[in-house]
Amino acid sequence: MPRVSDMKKRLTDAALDLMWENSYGTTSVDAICERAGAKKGSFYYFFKSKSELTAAALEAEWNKNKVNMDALFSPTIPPLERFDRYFDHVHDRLAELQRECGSILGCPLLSIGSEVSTQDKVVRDTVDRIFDRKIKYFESAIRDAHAQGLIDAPDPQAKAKTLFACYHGTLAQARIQNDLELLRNFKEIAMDVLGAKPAATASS
Amino acid sequence: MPRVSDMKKRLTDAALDLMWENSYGTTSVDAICERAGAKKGSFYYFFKSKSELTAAALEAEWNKNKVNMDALFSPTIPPLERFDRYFDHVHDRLAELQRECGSILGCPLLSIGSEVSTQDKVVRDTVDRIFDRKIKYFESAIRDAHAQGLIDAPDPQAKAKTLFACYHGTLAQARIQNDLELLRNFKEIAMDVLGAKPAATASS
DNA sequence: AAAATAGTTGACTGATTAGTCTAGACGGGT
DNA sequence: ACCCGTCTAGACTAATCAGTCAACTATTTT
Repeated sequence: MPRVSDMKKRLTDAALDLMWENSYGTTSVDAICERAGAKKGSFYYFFKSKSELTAAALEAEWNKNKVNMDALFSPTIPPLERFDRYFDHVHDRLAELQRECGSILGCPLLSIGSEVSTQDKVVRDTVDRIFDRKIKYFESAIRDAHAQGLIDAPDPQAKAKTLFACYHGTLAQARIQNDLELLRNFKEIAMDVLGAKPAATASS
Repeated sequence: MPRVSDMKKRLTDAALDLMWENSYGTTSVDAICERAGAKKGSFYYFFKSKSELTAAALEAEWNKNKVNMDALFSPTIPPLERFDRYFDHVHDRLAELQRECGSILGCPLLSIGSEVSTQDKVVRDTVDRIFDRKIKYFESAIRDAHAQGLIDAPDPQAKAKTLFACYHGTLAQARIQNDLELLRNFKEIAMDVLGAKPAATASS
């Protein structure tokens, strides 16, 4: 089996970058090809449509992130501290991207998902699936925190959904207002939403 | 001064409908004109660009909504009940739109704002301004609830921002998953986020 | 070295895009 | 009745869009 190429990865990387910074709609196949150093033919050799490329790009991004998520939400870390570290990590990444492109980009799953959900089933389902996986990290951290008496959360799944919505709402707002400050204190907001006793993170 | 026309309103109505159901990017000026029963010339007589039309459409939508908001958040209503009624109202409206178009549409400000924010300053600033106005309703209801001892919210502005983010996150998720169910119980989630004592709404 | 597989090239199509422009229609004030 | 400002008509441009295709190159297996 001859000839191996990294073009598929270059295309998904380019697509995610452009769509995250701008939007699905304004990111043309031509622009993706240009950034990836590919020609049209290569694009359609690997993907049968822009929509399928997008789904692949989101899955690829998830697979990169999963490694970090597994480390950040490791059961070896005290449960509420997992959130602290995660929110810090996202904050720092968005700050870094801001230096590169001048904007707070928020969560690509939410931006892209919200943009295409009524029109593109392939992308929508992909976003949906990844959200499901992400929320599981929240859920098990909340369950652990509850078991340790750090918070009162008899229904960890419901709490996880609430915190997840709150966080993504904040990320969306940060993107719209181009304001990182909204994310700087999210740790405290999260603890408030979770009903954590003050200093529960540090003391337990 | 001859000839008065309702075309401006018809154009903003058409634009908001199409962009809310689909997206900013996939809503063409041609499509807006067709739905409004206008020709290109009329469009560019009233608006100098698609971007300006969008800003005008969002402002017009806000002005329609403001009347409802003022009623729903009237100081004559017990503060936590204001939220109950508001969330019910939005739920019912989205359910009605779902019957018409088959999708849960979420909040147009968030969808459109998130889509264009990095590229279109005019629309972005408009969304930003309207968010600011909307959040004031939350803030004063929270302040009143705190004053009446229904919740503990020493910083009403911060609490309002948190609840606002949580609600918009949920609306975005409902759009992406096309699931109204997420919004059905939002009243309870809101009371949880606000830290209201159970049945505080009914009993006080 | 030949064959088979994997990937690349770029010109091409036809549809659609935002926006422009000129000519004219409408209707109220005089 | 006529004027003039408000509004409408619709053809037009030039760019861009997603997607197609047949010819081509590079690499590994046999």
